[in-house]
Amino acid sequence: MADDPLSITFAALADPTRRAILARLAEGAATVKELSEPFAMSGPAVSKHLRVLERAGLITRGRDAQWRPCTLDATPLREVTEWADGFRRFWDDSYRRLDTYLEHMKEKGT
Amino acid sequence: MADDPLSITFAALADPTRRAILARLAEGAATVKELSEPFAMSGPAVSKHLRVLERAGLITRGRDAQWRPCTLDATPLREVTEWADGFRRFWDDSYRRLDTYLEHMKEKGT
DNA sequence: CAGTTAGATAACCAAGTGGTTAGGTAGACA
DNA sequence: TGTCTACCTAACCACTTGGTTATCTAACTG
Repeated sequence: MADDPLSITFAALADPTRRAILARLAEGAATVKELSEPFAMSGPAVSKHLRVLERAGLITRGRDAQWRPCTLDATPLREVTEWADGFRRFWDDSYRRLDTYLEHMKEKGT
Repeated sequence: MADDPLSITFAALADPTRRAILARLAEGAATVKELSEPFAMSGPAVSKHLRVLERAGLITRGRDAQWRPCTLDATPLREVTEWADGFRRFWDDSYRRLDTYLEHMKEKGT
């Protein structure tokens, strides 16, 4: 996998388990055990997913006795939306209309 | 890799070469040759990237004699922004303020 | 016809992914 | 002390990914 930040973020999001974990963390911090519960997979498997999310900067892990609470850090998602927004004119009708309007103005200006 | 649409889209975007191809196609359709030029990699490698993008529904491929022009189809990107928008309150200050305001109102209501 | 160009396919390789089981560590508690 | 809980690491597996070279088809061009 490519190692630039945006690629790492996209790769981390390319898994429904990891997206579900982020959705859960949007409601507040949780322990690894709590995050594992909804999934029919072993602890180490969840642990690996958490490491991927941590490497992408999407979560941070603290320490509280034998628990390792995970917290959401959504700032990489801002980069994701900013990147995708560069293509908004290809699907958003209002942007598309603005686009043709600007094109029209440019033609008149020449 | 997971085979749900959103995962396929995210996985397709998790590569700088493929994102660069999409950026190029935002300026208009292009042949495989034209798309290959900026990259120091073989034709088959680009061909594979295009297949990934096609599978994700991000491009469509036509036919014109011996050329196979690629066209951008950004609609999967709308799903991406819509998903990420669910987390906007974690990074957007104005949303964060609205959030605390609503929380405040809810408390008063109880 | 032969030759060239655009592009896809096949076979291969090294590295990564997503899962497993087994075993280890750190803290709470009797 | 011993035991339980929470979590991690290590080793392994099947499969995928991103690249290569070699080979093939399809269409234009002389």
